[in-house]
Amino acid sequence: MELRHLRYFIAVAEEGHVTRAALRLGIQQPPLSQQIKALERELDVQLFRRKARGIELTEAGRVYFESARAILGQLGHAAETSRRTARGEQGRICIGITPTSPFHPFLPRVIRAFRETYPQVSVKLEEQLGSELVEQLRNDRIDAAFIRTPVVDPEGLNVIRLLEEPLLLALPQNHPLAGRQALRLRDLVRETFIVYGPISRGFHDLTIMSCNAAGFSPRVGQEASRVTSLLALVATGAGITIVPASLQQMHIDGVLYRPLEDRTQLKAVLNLVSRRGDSSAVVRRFLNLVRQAAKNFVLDDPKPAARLSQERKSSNA
Amino acid sequence: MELRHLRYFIAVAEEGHVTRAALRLGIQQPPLSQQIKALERELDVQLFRRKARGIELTEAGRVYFESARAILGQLGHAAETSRRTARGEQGRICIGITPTSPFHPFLPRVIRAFRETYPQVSVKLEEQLGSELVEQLRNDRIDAAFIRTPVVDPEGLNVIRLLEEPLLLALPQNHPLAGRQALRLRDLVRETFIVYGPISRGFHDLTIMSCNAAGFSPRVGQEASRVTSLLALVATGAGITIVPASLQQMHIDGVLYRPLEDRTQLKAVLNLVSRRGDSSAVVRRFLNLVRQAAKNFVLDDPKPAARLSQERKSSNA
DNA sequence: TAAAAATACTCCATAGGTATTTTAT
DNA sequence: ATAAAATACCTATGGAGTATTTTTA
Repeated sequence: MELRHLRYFIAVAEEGHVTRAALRLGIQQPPLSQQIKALERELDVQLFRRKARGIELTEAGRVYFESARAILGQLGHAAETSRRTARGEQGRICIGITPTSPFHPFLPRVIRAFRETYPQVSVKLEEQLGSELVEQLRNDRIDAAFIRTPVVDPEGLNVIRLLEEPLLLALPQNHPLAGRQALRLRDLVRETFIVYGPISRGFHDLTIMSCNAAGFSPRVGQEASRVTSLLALVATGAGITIVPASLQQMHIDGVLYRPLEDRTQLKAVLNLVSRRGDSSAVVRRFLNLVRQAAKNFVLDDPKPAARLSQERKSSNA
Repeated sequence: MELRHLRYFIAVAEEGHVTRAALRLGIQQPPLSQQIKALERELDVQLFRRKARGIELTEAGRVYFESARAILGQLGHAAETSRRTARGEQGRICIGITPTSPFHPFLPRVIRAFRETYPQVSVKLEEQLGSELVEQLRNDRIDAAFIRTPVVDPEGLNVIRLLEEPLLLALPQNHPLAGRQALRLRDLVRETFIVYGPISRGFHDLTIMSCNAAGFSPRVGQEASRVTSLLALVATGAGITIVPASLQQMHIDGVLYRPLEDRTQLKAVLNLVSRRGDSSAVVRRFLNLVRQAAKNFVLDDPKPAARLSQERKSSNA
């Protein structure tokens, strides 16, 4: 059986007249009669009752007619859906984020802009450590990831450096250095540091890297597995730590933030990682949008991502 | 586009390999490649990504694949449903009944048996006066009807005499004739009769027909439009009436039933009326089942209709 | 009898086959 | 270098056209 049979069948059923249906289909009556008959033979069902003036559906024919119309409709719908998917206007995307990423204003903004630009794309977020995200990218479990740390083995991956931000020193309110507005790393040689962990597979904590860059090895007091507990430890006076500037968003009682004024100061970077040669149109659209948004991003601007979407109201997500 | 394209597409998508798919389809690889390409061209969507070893679905292709499989499945299902409809195992039937029909034990039994034999057929009942039912049969609003009165104009209709039952006299408890166990119509010449109405278009009430047959015209007191009000009027002493024996089922306080012992006694008949040449297989099955059930029907048998169904438990519906 | 569907046949468009080339790893 | 898909070209099945017969109200 072929779709031709369905199309012909529908035409004949609707016209109730083989000759008229043939006219409508742009063919002659005899081949149309033949095709209808072939369909009846194949289905082993009498679809029409032949009358002197025209032809009419049997009960079984009526039943088949309803289905046939629905099926042709679905076929058209399937094609349209497929085309939309190819254009990246429909589909799914799973985005990996590291635990500290959401504190940077850029991330919520850009994801919101994407949602608004492609409302038919369902966006899923997956929060994991950077090294985990790289693993998941390779296993096709996620499609893109915002990662702060440099990717250890970028083979087959595409890393785009989106943004960088200064580092801040986080120290307890009652710390001896709390009175000074500007600090340098050298001032911290004798301090106890709290580091963000677990430090795994080539991942170097921001604090350790910064101190190494300043020429000394920090004395590590404790490790914290979550950003909140990291800062909570700082608040209790257990030590100090270095965090990306966007972490200031977390107002934790008893924690002060101070800029680091070293000339060779390290920056915290935000990378966008994706599979090299990912064929998904949705992912391509996402990467383009994020790249553009990063280019236009200004911290002071309250809603830079809004430029890319049709958004009008201003409320903070 | 043709179904061939869908079938080929599904095979290639499932195999992930044009050559293997061609083998499975029993054709050669080049024509298969061509058909796939033709499909992509027609849909204007890239369905596959060509790899060194085989071929794999793009995202848009995956979307289309899901739909294509579903559509082929539905096509098979539609054929099956249509065949079942043709065999009368699936569909709808609307059965007309007169207000007094349900009191005859045969009717609920046979409808129940039909429901159990053809559970996929949905049965609808339409209660109307006999003349209305004939009208509705002609307008295709119902498919069959149980009618007691003879059909006035049976043109184009099929009337089957299913059953007949004796007539009973219904009279008030305190009636002078209440003491006698057996009565003849002649005894009732002076009585006031209540008739079931409205008497319309050639319909003659059972009571009037019976009296006419006995050689006299009954004195008609009141008319009742419902069986219940007919018997209620009898109970109040407004008169007497003649009813089919099955009406005994209605136990109404103050109403007594007495057999009529006239030799030339009329019978109340139950007819099954349908459209002559109705093509519906469901209707054909229904008519056959009812005919058979009527042939086997015995009043004393508690469940004669059960013979026709696979029923086991015995409970009265 | 007349209108419409079915049958008989003929033809050609295109699905499918064969041989070969191109592509991607 | 090799496996597999794409291209080129040819063949032949079957869908569509023309002429005619059969059916049904």
